[in-house]
This record gives sequence, C-alpha cells and structure tokens, in this order.
Amino acid sequence: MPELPEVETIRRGLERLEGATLRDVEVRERRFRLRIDEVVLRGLLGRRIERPGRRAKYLLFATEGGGGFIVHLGMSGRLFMVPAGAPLQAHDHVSWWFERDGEVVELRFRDPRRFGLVVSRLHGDLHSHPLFEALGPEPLGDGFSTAYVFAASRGSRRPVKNTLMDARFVVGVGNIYASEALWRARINPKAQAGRISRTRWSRLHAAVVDVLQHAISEGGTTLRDFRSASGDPGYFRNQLHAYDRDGERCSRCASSIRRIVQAGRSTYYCPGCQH
DNA sequence: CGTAGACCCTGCGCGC
DNA sequence: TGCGCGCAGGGTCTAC
Repeated sequence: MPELPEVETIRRGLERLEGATLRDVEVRERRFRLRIDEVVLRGLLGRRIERPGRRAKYLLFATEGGGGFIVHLGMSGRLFMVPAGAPLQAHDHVSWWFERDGEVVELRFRDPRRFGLVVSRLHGDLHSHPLFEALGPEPLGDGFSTAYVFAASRGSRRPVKNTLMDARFVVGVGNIYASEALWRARINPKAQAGRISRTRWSRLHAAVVDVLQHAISEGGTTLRDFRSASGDPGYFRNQLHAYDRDGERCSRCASSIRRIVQAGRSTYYCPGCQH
C-alpha cells in the first residue's frame, strides 16, 4: 500500500507522540514478515518516545536513551491513532498505549495481509538495524543526485522501471511513483537503465524527487484504503498521469495509456510520448 | 554476478 | 446469488 509519501505522511501525523511515555503494548497476532518478539517490545514499557523518524518505508520509534521499535506497513498495513479503548476491527494486530499528562492515546497497527513487520530492540541506534544495511540513498536526501544515478546505473541491462524500484539503488520508490516519475521524464519503462544518457537520467532524477515531494504535499495517494495517522485519505491520486489509467488518454499527447507487466508488477506508461 | 520468478497473506472486483 | 480468477501500494529468497 504505502510508498515513501504515504509513510512520510503517517510519520508527520504521529509527531505529536514525541515525549509521550509508552505505558502498554498488546500483540494479538505475531506472525508477520518477521515474528514479533513481544518480550523485547514489552521491555520498552515506561520509556519516553522520541520524535518518530523514517528510513525508506520504515517508521522509527526511538526511545530516549537508545532502542525503540520499527514498523513497516508492507502492502496493506495501516498505523493510526485512536482514543484509548476504541473498538477493535478485523486485523488490528498490535496496540501501543502512550500517556502524557494523564492523557492516553492508542497507536494501532492493522495489517490484513501481514506483509508488514514490527521489530524492536532495547539498546542502540535504530538506524543501525540490520534491516537497513543494504539500502540505497534516500531520494529526498543528499545521496541521491544525477551523478549518483548515472554512475550507479552503468552496466545494468535491466529495465529502468525495475531499477527505480530496487531499494539498493534508491529507497522509497514503489510501483505507483516509479510509473509516474517515468511518465514525467518521458522515458519508456522498458529502456535499459545502463543505456540511458546522462541528460535523460538528469530528467528522471528530477522527476523522482518532484513527484515524491508533490505527493507528500498532497498527503499521499489513496487508491483504495490508504489513510494518514488521523484517518484522512491522500489527494495525490488526482495528479497521477499514468498509474491505474490504462485505456485512458495521455494528458500530454492523447495516446492511450498502456499497462504492461515487469518483474511481476504492473507498469503504466504512454507509448506515444515515453521513449 | 545480475536478474526473473515464486512466495508470503487476505480481500476485493469482475466475469461467468 | 455464488464461485473462481486475477489483481493489489512490498520485500526476500531461490534458481538460473
């Protein structure tokens, strides 16, 4: 479900947890991409939480003095705040209760498909977690530049769409924004990454940054069920030009948007103006 | 080595 | 109405 803009939107909505104390945790289902270690998670009780962070599509909840927990939403995960004790719905698998000045809020993790994860550690910097070892640069950070993408793509024969979705190349770009960035840069998703010129990579690099920033400013993209931490949908769907629009006319050249499959995932593009 | 494909899991919309 | 199929915003492991 969520790519970088959606995860970042959720992170921002959770900033008011900063400084609150973790009072309780309940794990109703522990079988996820990784099995939840409830003992370690409960070892965090009584600690104050720092401002929520993000690395790639992971949300980081560090506790003061080290340690904390990490949440990934997979395809179908949602993370949101409810008044403590609000009725449970299907697949509400984990709850955290935070308290500040006598007021308690519940953070709830719902994930029907269970492709997500919750991991925790008692000590150290969450950023040094092994989950992050092989990750590439943040697309909105200094490490992501035209020079980098051009150099990193040399020699690669795979389709550029797959490169954009490879977390070792750059993190946070998923199926929606890969198609959208390529549409904006007018580059065919099937083009071999290593054969794209520096000029065109420069355009694509700018398109990735631009589309992610705009999506964040619209609160992300809601196709079906994405919601922010406070339950609001994202409005960037109105600004998608390719994704989920096969058969519709391209807003730029009026050709028909096509859907193809690459590495098992749908890709949408305009054969008329993406080369 | 790089890459494609299977797989993890549940739910939804569609055609029959 | 009911059923089977394909598809879904992610990431990892295996086999070539």
